Amino acid sequence: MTNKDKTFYITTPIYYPSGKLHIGHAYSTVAGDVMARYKRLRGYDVMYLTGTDEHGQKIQQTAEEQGLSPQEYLDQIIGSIKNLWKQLKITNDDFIRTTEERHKKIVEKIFNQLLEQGDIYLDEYEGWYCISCETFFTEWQLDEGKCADCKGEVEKVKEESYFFKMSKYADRLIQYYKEHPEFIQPESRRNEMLNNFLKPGLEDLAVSRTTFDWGVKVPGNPKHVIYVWIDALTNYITALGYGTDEDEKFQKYWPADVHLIGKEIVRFHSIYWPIILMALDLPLPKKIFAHGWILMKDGKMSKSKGNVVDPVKLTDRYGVDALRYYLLREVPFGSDGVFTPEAFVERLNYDLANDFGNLLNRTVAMIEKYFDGKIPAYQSSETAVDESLEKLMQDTVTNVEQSLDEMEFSVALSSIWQLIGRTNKYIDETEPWVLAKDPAQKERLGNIMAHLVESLRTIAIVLQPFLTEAPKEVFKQLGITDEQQTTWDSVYKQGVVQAGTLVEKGEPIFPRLDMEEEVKGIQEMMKKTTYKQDSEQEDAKEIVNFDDFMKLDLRVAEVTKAEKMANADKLLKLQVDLGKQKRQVISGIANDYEPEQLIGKKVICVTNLKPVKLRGEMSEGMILSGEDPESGRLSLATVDSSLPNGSIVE
RNA sequence: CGCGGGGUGGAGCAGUCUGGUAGCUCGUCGGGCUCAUAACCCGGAGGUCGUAGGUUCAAAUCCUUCCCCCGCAACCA
Repeated sequence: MTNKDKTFYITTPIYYPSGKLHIGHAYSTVAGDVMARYKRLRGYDVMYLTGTDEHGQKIQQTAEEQGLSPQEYLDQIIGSIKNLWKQLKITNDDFIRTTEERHKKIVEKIFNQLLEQGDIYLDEYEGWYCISCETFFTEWQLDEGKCADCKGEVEKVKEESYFFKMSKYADRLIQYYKEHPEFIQPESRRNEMLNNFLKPGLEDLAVSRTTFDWGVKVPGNPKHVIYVWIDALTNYITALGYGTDEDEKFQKYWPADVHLIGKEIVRFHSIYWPIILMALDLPLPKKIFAHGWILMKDGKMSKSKGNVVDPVKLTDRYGVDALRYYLLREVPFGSDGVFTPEAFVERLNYDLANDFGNLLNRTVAMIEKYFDGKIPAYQSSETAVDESLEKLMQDTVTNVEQSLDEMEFSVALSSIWQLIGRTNKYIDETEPWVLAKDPAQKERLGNIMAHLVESLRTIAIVLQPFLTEAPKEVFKQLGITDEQQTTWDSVYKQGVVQAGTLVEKGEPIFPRLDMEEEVKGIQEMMKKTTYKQDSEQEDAKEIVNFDDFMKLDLRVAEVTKAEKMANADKLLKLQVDLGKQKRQVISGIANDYEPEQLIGKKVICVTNLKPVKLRGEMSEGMILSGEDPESGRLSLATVDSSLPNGSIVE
């Protein structure tokens, strides 16, 4: 089965460590790990790569806020990331950091090469800037020489930048898409790219920045930093030693078999990256697979909503297998899924504890009770029931193989659980406890036990890519010590466990949990994560002195008119009465207030803010409101008792 | 007409590409069993497959209309 030429190179995105990693990062990495483990079991020479993208403005800022140098900040947070992967039993073969010498050196080299061959050129980012909208426009985006949004005046600005000639390769890329329909998965992503970006035509890509300096400097022009596109994407080849004298790994593993990514970075991986590779005259990766997001019940994870799930805490309490199982079982890979504490605990109880764990437990218990712990002899196809179980074992293996080859993790798992269910049913159908009362049936009873062992062995083997602890525990309790009996290849043969092998009953591998208690616990966990981060961040707001505060001119204002704005979902156009004068204020509260209900309301207005244009309308002030951290719902600040319009607020 | 995803028994989902008895998990009702982690097994009830039309011998599935939800984008002075 093994073949020296069979290699498999799989990558995760390199993560951006400007904050702690959450369950979404864990999702990508666990999925990659399952694939990597599976391919290893199938005899492939696997290279599984993950890492971190450590440059850029945000890192620089975060480090500064914490009073650290970027490198100091990074070194500490990278430790926690590596620990997370260790805890989740991720079997990555390498971990690349873009601040490493091996990476930076080659990034420079690649940049140079592209520059020399004319794919990258230095130019000026010439565009038009609308001050009130704070937006750049290219020539053609302008609306008759005016800002496309507010129709206001724009000014010409120039900024120096290096550009990559994307357009030069666009046709080749479209062609490649056509010739390789499997290139981007799921297919809807491929269409998205084609319709939104490739068909309208690619613009040249700005690949350097002068606005920050934490990054790889452009060789010979240190004012410029190489921007994320070339810096980050190339990790997939720099980690293999591309461009060095020691590029055996590159020779061996490139092109990658799969780049596993989240759906938010499809564009970079399916357009920019292939084009960079084309320019370097390198083969393109075989497949780019974009999975969905793990969402929370109330939408995307966010600190302010109090719904951030920390994979470390979850694993600490429930074990690696529980989290790995949940992530891949609950959601079809490629779609978005929802994390709820209820579903998590249910999966644990029903699938892992009741069905799987209990199956092992009852099997071992019976062998101890009826056969003094010695596994009896196996004989195939003694009855029709045996036969149907035997067949399902084989079918399950085939199904799992097919599903995993398509990266349909949830399908693979549900197929395994079908076998678990069938095996539980087999026990009911054969009624071992009845046979046990009749000494004449001893042999039949033995064969049933042997079938149970065989089924559990099969289950444990095919679960190995997914679960890291449970399969070992199954083998241990079944007394299987011969590693030949736990390999993937051994699963095609049945009855390989020698008669007489001693089982060893242990603790239940997945103890049943108290639903209510655990759900509460997880919710608590999520809140705590939030609380900590909030206090860190909110307290970090700078202290202002009294004089600064007094610079604000806050007044009581009465809303006299309110209407929705035509081309903006969130904005309301308000007329407010400030006593001596009236003003127009644009306010982003349309989601939470109907125009009618505002009329006559006394609100607090900042009157000496610099006026700006929003969506084409002047706004001469700001209405104060508070935001609910849970729902994001806004609530206006009003005055308690009636005050004349224009009263000063302090 | 900015882009995309989705609407299938009470809940959550699969099935849609490649039309042909509507499936899974949970819940619910009833039954069985005692080897086991109050677990396991069986059966029942419960569905106009968002809406309206079309193609077809046949539509959850293909085509068109409309309605509703959810992301992204824009916007938040």
